[in-house]
Amino acid sequence: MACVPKEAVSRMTRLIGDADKAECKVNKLRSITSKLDEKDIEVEAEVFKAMADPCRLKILSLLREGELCVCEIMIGVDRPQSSTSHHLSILKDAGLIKERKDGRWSRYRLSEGAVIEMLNLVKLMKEAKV
Amino acid sequence: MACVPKEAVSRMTRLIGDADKAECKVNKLRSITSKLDEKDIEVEAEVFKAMADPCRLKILSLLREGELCVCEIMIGVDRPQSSTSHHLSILKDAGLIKERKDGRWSRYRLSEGAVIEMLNLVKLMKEAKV
DNA sequence: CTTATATATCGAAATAGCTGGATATGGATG
DNA sequence: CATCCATATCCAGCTATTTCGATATATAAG
Repeated sequence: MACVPKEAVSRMTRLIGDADKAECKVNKLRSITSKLDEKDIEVEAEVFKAMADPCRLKILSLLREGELCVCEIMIGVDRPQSSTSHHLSILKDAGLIKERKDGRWSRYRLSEGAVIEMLNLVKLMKEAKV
Repeated sequence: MACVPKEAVSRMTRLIGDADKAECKVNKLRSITSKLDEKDIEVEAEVFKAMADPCRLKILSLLREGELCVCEIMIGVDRPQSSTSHHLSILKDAGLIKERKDGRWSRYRLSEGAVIEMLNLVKLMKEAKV
């Protein structure tokens, strides 16, 4: 078993009394997180980070209507071009949208149904919260 | 119709030629985002923001196993107490987890099935991306 | 080759968020 | 009331992110 800090065990022992059970509990808690791949979690966090901005949520809403180029999007969200382009690259890096080059235009669209499902889910959660 | 900046219309006119169609297109784009409630979007962004941190994703994974108190969680994620407590308050404010006071302990649990569905969805997206 | 246009990238200032030690709060116990 | 312990809050330093003007790149057209 990997290094389980004795400080954690002694704290847990105070909590539940029995030292053996405490160590077992600590090991169980640690095993849950140690099974998680650090890299995977970073990637998942990146997806949520990309969705964690009002302007980017507006962009995703716009793209539900279909494919749009940057200048259409910047008009839709009412932001300067550089800002819009930056947000689009964050959404693209997170895999939420896809880009298609078309002459001097870059046309963007939602990548997968999963994006829409996420937007629907969060709307549900918001309602449950209120 | 609300104030549609003439700069946007002229840019759009350059894009598609016809000035009338351009104004129509600008209005259509604007109407999508103006229908969105600014407050709602903030709340949705807050939920995603809460999920946009590796440590907090680990906490959510821990809580899939059931209700836990702060000191169990801090052992699970291997962070100091103040940090753990801070992350928990962010998750709670976003409505992702619920708190139950029990003597001197605070016990936390996942609020809704929706949280788990979101975690599953993002895992799906990650796989699709690779 | 020059110009115009669409988009991306850079850079710097402002803001927001994370971290962890120190301190405060509040329940439990003697 | 004094003490212990679990948790929350405060604070200061640090890092990451956002913003937008300026500049660079790339494509189309004359």
